[in-house]
Amino acid sequence: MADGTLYLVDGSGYIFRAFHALPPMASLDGTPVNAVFGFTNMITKLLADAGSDRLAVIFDAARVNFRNDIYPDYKAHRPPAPEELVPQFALIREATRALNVPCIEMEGYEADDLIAAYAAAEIAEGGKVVIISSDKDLMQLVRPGVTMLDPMKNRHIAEPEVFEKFGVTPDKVVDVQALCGDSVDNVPGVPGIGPKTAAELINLYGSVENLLEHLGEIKQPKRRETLENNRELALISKQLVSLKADMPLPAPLTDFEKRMPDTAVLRPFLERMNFRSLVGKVDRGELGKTVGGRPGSAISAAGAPDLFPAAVEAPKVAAPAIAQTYELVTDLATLDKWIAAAMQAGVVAVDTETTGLDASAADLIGVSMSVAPGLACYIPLGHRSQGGLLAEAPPKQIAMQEAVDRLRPLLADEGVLKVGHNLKYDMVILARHDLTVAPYDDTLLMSYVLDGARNGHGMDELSDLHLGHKTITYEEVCGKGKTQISFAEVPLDRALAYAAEDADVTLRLHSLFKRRLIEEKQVQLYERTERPIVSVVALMEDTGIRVEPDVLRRLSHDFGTRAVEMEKKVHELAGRAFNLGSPKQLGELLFGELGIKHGGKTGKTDNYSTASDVLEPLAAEYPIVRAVLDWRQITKLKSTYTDALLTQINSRTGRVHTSFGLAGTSTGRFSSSDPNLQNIPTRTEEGRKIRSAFVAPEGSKIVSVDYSQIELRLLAEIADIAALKQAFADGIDIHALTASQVFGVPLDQMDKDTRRKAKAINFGIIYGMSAFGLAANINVSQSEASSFIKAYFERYPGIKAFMDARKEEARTFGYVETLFGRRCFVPGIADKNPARRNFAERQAINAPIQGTAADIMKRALGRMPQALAEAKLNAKLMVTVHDELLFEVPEAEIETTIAVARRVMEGAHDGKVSVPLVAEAGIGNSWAEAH
DNA sequence: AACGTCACG
DNA sequence: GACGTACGTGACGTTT
Repeated sequence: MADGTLYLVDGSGYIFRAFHALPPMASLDGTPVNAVFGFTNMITKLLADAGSDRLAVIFDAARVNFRNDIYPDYKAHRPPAPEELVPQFALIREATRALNVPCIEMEGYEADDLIAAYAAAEIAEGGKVVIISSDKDLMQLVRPGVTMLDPMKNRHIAEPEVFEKFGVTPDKVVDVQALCGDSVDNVPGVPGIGPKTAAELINLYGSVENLLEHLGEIKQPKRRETLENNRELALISKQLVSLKADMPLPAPLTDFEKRMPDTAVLRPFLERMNFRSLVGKVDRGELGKTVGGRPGSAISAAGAPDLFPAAVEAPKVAAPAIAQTYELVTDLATLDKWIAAAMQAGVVAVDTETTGLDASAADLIGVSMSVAPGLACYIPLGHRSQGGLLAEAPPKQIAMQEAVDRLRPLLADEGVLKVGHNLKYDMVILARHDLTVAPYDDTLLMSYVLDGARNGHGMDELSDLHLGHKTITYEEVCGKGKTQISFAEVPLDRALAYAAEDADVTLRLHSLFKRRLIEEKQVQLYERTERPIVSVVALMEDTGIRVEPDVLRRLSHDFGTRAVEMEKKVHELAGRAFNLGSPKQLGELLFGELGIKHGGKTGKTDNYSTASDVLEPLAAEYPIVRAVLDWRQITKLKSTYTDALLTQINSRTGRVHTSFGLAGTSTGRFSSSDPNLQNIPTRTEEGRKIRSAFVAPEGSKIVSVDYSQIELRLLAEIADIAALKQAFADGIDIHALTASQVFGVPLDQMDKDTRRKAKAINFGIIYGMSAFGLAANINVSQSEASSFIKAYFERYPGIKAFMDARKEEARTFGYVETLFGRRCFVPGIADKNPARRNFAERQAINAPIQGTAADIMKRALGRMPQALAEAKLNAKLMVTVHDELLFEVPEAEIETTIAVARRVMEGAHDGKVSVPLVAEAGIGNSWAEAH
């Protein structure tokens, strides 16, 4: 059968070596690709080499395999792959497919095992094998007909080279390795026996087993004793290092005939990777061929039957209507087929269906997956029978646990990119089934990075907008209002149509957005700032924060009785009863009946304004106004906080789980809802009592770490104001400095009120203030405010230049950019209406500052879990409030946690900010104490 | 659903 | 000189 040498490439081994050996390189979008380049180059040479007739690349399918069953710590000390390497795992598989080379991997086996199996099969056929690898673990395979080739040094490895390395012939390599162990793979070996001694012993006794039988003959007493005491370890080690060649071959040897890559597939890939020399080769006809070699053929070579021959070519046809091939998965064989298809595709869109919108309370009902455009499946897992009392039998579906166990390796496979739309939600759901998702892309965040506030990012909207396809809506499937049913009650055919379509659309959007991110130079922002936070925030939401219901109940009661008293008092002072909660009635009473001079009317309804900034100046003179404001404060606290939070405590966890909005704001900030934990009171004494209900469990404390004046620091940086930058570098009180500059008061004679006004000016600058606004804020005349602003601009002329530049930027591009390249769209910047235009201009001034602060917080957040894990800390992230992170920390770890958190936060700008960023920490039993 | 108000950074 | 008056959020109660 064999008609020439078989080349087996150790893809997994190669990628690590190439990564460390080659200088950094980047693709068009900035993704590191040095290992991908080395790989592509090497395969290219093999394809050109007339001596190689058959070729396959073999990868590790997952980290955990049968060796972990024998010895749980196997490869346990492996550090996580470097950040620059991670994206290259998927790309190297993409490269293999683009090169039209069979790509082999198999769940539960390492690449080395598969190589051993194929080498054995080929030798049995009488053929010859060259293993492209320098991995010493593969040297045991060297024998007549099997050699190795070190791809980096271009050095052949045959029996003499193996003997040089191990001091034994290849057939005894496993015995030597078993004795001396391997610190890299965490193979224990026998303590105190190194490579030299091991070789000596094995050359004497032939094998580990024979050595153990003849321990009595060992002369050195110490050596004899350790061998005696570590018999088991030696035998286990031998099992660990012995390659397992007896699995069924995922693809027959005959599939490995060398084929030339299709230039229509290869060239775009090389272009994207920015491998110009190779593109040149293609163009000169030295690489690939333009006809035949259909791109999907690698899929069939990888072992599974060619599942969907038509669909693989579907994307080439630009049909406006979406062809849909959707399959319901109700048995394990079909599920396995789809999992295999996902593995081979290297990218799969995933979507979960649940009982509700609140991820912390919803249950999993089903999972949909899409592996190619138009090709998707739905796996029902928690569907119930229909028809209420006269229920039929529940529909046939795979048992939850079985499906979950099948999906686990796929979702965790580092070579398969999982794509979701709002994956944070799915991650929270899946986490409760012990499922982790990595690596991943999120089309919600891709869309957000690309289009910000220009459009919404719901899937229905995006499908219509970008694909011209109207999706089935949730309402169409489940109904709405009172008659709405749970997804668990949806008939399976309807569920399939809806759920599979969601996965399908997600995958299509993904390829579209991926291209746009590259073209619009937003890849860095997406990959470094946005994408990493998805799993972190999912974990935060899942963690939640403990809230003490008794504290809230006490406060609710207290606020309630006081509100009743205050309302009574207001009614007495008014001389009649009315609805105090109605601004309309209140305004008519105060400014109509009682004749108090009013501050102004509200915008649309032409009512008197009763807002607190209108009422506050009147409170000293009119007791009723004071009473109204007091009542307002107390009822606000009760209805919005103490009452509402009580209903939000999750009965399963006893904690409150907010939902963070990752793609809603115009500046890049998060939002928080259901409940909003970003506006828990802190400014007043009464309000702060609510924070005392947020507590840490016994043995832990709440730690709050927040950025000190980050927006002012970023203003100094972005507007490049030397004096302000210097002040921050020197640690000078920035508000006092502004006071001395604007009001001429020397720093050492600063009084509190002057400083307070200066602080308002500093904040006003960030918001693009007017003299009117400043005057209202610090209670001075408009002309005084005007002169303060004038003085400020004279002292810091760069500020004015910065503001003008941002307005100009917004007019030219329609958006302003943060330091990290986030685009904040500013609608209305060219509006004819000056009010709307002025508003847009203020947004243009504020957005780069607020947005850059948000970028920095996101980067800190994205790195925090790993930083904590590396320091072996158990602190849990719970909440982020724009410039603050809240942790729950075991008491013994508080100091170290604070040090790590501060280091990560202060360094999150990655050198992009020259002004020092400072993070400060507070500790307490409750959020009130920690803040 | 829109509005006014008010809690936070 | 017009226009309205400090940026970004979410939740509640009232009114339409």
